[in-house]
Amino acid sequence: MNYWLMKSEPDAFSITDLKSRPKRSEHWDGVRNYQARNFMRAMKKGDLAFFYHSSCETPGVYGIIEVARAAYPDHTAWDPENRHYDPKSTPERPLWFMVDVRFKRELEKPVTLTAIKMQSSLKQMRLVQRGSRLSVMPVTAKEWNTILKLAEEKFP
DNA sequence: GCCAACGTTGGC
DNA sequence: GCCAACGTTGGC
Repeated sequence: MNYWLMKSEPDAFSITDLKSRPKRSEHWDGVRNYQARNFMRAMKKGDLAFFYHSSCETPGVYGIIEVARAAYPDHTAWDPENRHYDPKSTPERPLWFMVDVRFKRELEKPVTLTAIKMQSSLKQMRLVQRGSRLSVMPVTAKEWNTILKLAEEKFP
């Protein structure tokens, strides 16, 4: 089992949005970065991921989601009306992929980016590496546990 | 809104 | 293959 972190702008799609979906699941479309795509293709059903809210007032980890379906072609790339349309991708030769994710739980207390940066044992986290902008990235088991522990602490 | 950092594009 | 120009991400 592997751990991941997936970013989304909560104005567009938040953990609460996912929670309120009919089956509490949704496809994670729109990834148009090769490295992020490759990470998604490495995901296995049952893997867990942090749901990270980006480009918002308080960026951070807000919840936990599960990979419900392994990577398959992202059909939004074929739709000229879609914001993430990419004519290089076709049904015959899909270039972009997505996974399905399912809501697991919200963190009672989100682990903010600030808190992550303050934690010296998380210095190596990809999320806080200089210039790291990937929307999908792996998380080590140690990092995963550290963040979960931070979420349970009463005071930051 | 600003800007650093990075990825992509396209001319040569 | 090089690299300048441009676009995007995302924190602040």
